[in-house]
Amino acid sequence: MSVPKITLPDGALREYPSGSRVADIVDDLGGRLKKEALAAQVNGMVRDLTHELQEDGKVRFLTFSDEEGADVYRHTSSHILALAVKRLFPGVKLGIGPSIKDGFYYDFDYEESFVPDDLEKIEAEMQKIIKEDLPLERFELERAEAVAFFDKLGETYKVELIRDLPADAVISCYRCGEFTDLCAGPHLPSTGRVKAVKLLNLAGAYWRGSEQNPMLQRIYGTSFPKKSMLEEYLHRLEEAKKRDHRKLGRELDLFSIQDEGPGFPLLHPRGMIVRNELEAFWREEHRRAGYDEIKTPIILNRVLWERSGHWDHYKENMYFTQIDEQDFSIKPMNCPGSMLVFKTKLHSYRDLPVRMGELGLVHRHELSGTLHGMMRVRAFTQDDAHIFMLPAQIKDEVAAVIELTDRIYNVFGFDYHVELSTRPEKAMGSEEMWEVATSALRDVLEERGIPFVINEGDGAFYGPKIDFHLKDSIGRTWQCGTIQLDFQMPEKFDIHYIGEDGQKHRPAVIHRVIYGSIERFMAVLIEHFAGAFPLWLAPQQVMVLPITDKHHEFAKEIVTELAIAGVRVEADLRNEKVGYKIREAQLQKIPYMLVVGDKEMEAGEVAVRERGAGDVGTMTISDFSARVTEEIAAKRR
RNA sequence: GCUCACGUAGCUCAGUCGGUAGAGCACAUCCUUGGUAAGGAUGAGGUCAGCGGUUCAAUCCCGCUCGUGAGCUCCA
Repeated sequence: MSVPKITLPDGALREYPSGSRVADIVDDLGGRLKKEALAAQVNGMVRDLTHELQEDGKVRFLTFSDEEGADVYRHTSSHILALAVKRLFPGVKLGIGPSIKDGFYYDFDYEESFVPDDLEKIEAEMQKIIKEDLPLERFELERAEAVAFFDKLGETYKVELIRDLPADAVISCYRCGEFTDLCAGPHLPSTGRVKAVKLLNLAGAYWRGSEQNPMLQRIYGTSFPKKSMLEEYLHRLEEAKKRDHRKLGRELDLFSIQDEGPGFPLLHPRGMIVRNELEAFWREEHRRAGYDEIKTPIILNRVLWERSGHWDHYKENMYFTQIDEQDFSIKPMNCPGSMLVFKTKLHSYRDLPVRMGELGLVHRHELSGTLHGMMRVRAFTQDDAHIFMLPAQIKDEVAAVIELTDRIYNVFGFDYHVELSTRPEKAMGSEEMWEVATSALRDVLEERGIPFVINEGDGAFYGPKIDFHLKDSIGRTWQCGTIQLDFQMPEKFDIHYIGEDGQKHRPAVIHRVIYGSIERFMAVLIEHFAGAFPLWLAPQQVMVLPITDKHHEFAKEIVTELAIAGVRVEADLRNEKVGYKIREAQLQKIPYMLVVGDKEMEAGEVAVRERGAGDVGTMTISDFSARVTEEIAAKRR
């Protein structure tokens, strides 16, 4: 963190210790700097320090290392973008232009569509504006003045925004060259401060995010105070592109998605191995945690879905079919099936909790535009489980699920954070029920000291939930696990247990997943590991590479021996040089390559090459076999 | 679903200002028997996403359909 050193107009130099909060600096300087002092010298290392005069005459300092500071660069860049577009495309109307994570955008309403070539022109114009070093000047208007001002400019969207502001709001504007925008600020003092800016892409976006509204054209870009930072960011984008699971899925022959089945992935033999390993691991962990496993039908009668409430709340996402002139639906969720299994017998309070797991294949009609490789599909397998329990067991069970989830994520090396989602608008059940369920989840998190953020209104229609967001190896987050308290299904299906008093009672139900969907989790893993799966997950673990065909028999013996030990191994017997075979095995990200020639054959050894480390020397076949099987058993890279 | 862009060999892409197409990799055959990231030769492989329209002629122009990609959440 930089140390701001600021020269005041009277010549005094002030320093602030490393890690100073912007707010503290503002407090300390507040009132001592007048408007003219905006020219205050900023010393040395904090070249990107910027400042702005607040309504109360105080000065606010921002550095790029602050989240706020990053926003300011982007926000100013978005104004530069708007000015550039206005210069090049007179008559364009403006939507909004905020800074966002890693960049900024601006929405435009223009009769013609922008094309990628336009982006280059616009970017060139932006560079000109940066060179011009135009100051950004803040001024305030009365509401009526502001409406008149933007109305005269024909900026109907801006007028709409002003009309929606609270009556007592301060309406501030920023002037930048010939362009004035409605804006709360803050901004850099002038356009020249933006050192690196790049437009990234072009897309449509509804005005105010609603399908009812017109579609505007949105231009995305990003900006940084230094060129090197921009390059680093672009490099990160490249890296993400390289590990795109759609690309790796094809290159590693894991899966495909074909025109004949949009949103319905086909798993190839190699992908199936990964999936089977994930399922085997899941079963192992769940058996240990006291779960039973069930399997319920994919197609069930309409009556069931009416009863579960899906017919009313989820119909637009469901697929339907008819059997013997009766309506059936393809399950979009596994809960109703689990309820049916639970109901097949009478449960004593002594038997609770009952934990029923199901790797359940569900189908959902997702909008075509939302499909994305295996991340977002129309048919996927949830690693589901329903836990039926006494109300008094809720907290312990939620805690146990959190623990299990933590254990499983750790095996893949994922960090994660937790979010708590509350009652959505379209919800079943009373407010009190929701309150009880929500506070149960919150209490467990708080008691266990697990930090969480609250997602207001983002719960499922049948209950609140805890979501787990995984952070992958390049810092992106993916929502995978979820724990949902469901007070609706037990009611709908009238399920019960017999209590100590011999009477029927309603059990509470937890509905949870850990991988989320196996398809999606695989996609996340592919990107997380960039295709280089840890040994236990690798579709092929070992490739034996004979140098000439004299060594083929020996290679086959090695394959047999390792295969018997349970290793996934093949030999590359093609008529190619060993360098070529190594290249291919390396590109396939096979963890171990065993090169065998005359020397090895005589000694009964193998020359081991590791995917990451290269040649690591020779060892006997049995030593290698022991090493690999141990490593697989350890399940950690 | 909506907006824009895109769809040429298994993959990555070139090309045709309208006269039915080409490279590299992969694949097949042969030569080569080579020690840690690409040995050589030859060959096969495409209804240029599908359907319609314009035209003497469409992979190319136009329309529709299907599919793919980016985005549609971050509120002046």
